[in-house]
Amino acid sequence: MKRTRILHLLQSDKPLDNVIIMGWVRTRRDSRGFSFLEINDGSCLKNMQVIADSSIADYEEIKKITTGSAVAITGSLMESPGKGQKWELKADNVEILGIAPDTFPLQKKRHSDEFLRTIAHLRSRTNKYGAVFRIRSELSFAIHQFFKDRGFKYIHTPVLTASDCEGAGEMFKVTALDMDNIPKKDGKTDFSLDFFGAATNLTVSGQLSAEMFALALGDVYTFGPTFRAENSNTSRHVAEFWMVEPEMAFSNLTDAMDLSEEFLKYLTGYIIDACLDDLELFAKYVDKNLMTTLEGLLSSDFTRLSYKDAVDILNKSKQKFEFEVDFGKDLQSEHERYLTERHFKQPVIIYDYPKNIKPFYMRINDDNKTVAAMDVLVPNIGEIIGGSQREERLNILEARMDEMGLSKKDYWWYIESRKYGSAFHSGFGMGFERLLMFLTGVTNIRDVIPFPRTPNSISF
RNA sequence: UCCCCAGUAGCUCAGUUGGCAGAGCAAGUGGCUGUUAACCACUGGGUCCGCGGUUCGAGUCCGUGCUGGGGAGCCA
Repeated sequence: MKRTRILHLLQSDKPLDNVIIMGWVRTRRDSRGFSFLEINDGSCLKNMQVIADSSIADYEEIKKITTGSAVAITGSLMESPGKGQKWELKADNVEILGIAPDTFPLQKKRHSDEFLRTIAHLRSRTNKYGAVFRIRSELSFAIHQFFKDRGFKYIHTPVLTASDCEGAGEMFKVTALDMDNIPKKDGKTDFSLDFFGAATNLTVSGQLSAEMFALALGDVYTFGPTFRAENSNTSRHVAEFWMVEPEMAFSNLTDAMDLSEEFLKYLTGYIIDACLDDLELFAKYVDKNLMTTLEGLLSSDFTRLSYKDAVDILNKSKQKFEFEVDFGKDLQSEHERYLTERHFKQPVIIYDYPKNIKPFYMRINDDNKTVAAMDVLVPNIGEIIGGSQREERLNILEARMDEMGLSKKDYWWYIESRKYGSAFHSGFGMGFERLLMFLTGVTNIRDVIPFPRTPNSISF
């Protein structure tokens, strides 16, 4: 007999005989003569209440069942005479699949997120983390749905790359060399003897590859893991994270801003529809303002303003900042959060940043001082999306690379895309975990990724 | 990497001026005829993060290391 998921049973509109559920015991409550078991199988937030009467076989064994144990229960789905649940399962048979000894670290009480991080292999069995990872799964699907509906093609860009300066952060080195016996040439590691015959790293972005495919398939996106070896110790950074990067041919900066706004609204609306039960947990226990924030995003037109106007607003704000606001310097976290959380109180898109603080591939504006870049800022998180129109003019791109000291030889293939049939195009990158933080109100990025990788931490 | 804070029972934490190691929850045992993180009673449970120092005496003070958290930078 096949198990029925608890999600399915709780949606039943009539009693059912002879069903079987399999899951993990959250708690057991006994009275003389019977026991209540709360079973969770991960299919939804809610538990199935099971009532086991002392008349059933092996009742003495049932009284030994502990929190965390895996069980299979056969019985009848009946309307519950008690308060708090519509349905309960009256057990005919209870089989212990795997007992959890009293060393099981999850208790029938709230644990701190810090403690749960030390048992990341078990924390997904809690209500909160179960909810996080169900939402994470739905959100992944929603991303594909959004792009598929709009004719975008999904591109699997490589994780291994030979380019050593894609412009974003320190990179993890990948090698097949014997680390105890590294071949040297002129005092340096001789990568010509390594697997690829060249120094190799984990990717920090799929963008440059995605651009090649945008200039072939039109509208494309990537969605995959990304790696940064930065020694960042904050609640917003991990060394391995997932990023979504759409790239559109025949598209300018305004098109990219339009898409980013439509994208965030679609995903937020999707999760509110598809994950309401799980979201309610976060609205109740994690962030009391969560639904207001999410509905605020859905109902507002994102404020769009140039970097210059943003600097003006900050200067006129009379707000004391730790770092001064100065045209030509990048905005600090405190500045971004002031704009989105206090001044506008809604998502904000800032565009046309000074070219000296942005990477080589962003398109130079006619003023020759700024680039067609944009950042989307949301309350509680700050920057969630960064993007730009790409520099499609060969001579200007090459001059910019020279100016910034980049090797045109290493990027020969990227440059060739501007030599043959170049076309204006744009795109952006969105941190998948940062969106999950926004949608759930979870304040530490380590709590929205199954097994977080951070400096000095690679357990699990 | 920098600044700040913390580390005491399985978990969350208290521990006064340097003077016998504590509570709640969890666990174990027993009780209870419909419970909702059930309830009631009893019981067991400690490398006070490690190392060094000051002191008659250190959980407490000093130095140092490690781990965790908050903030900053970098960014998504």
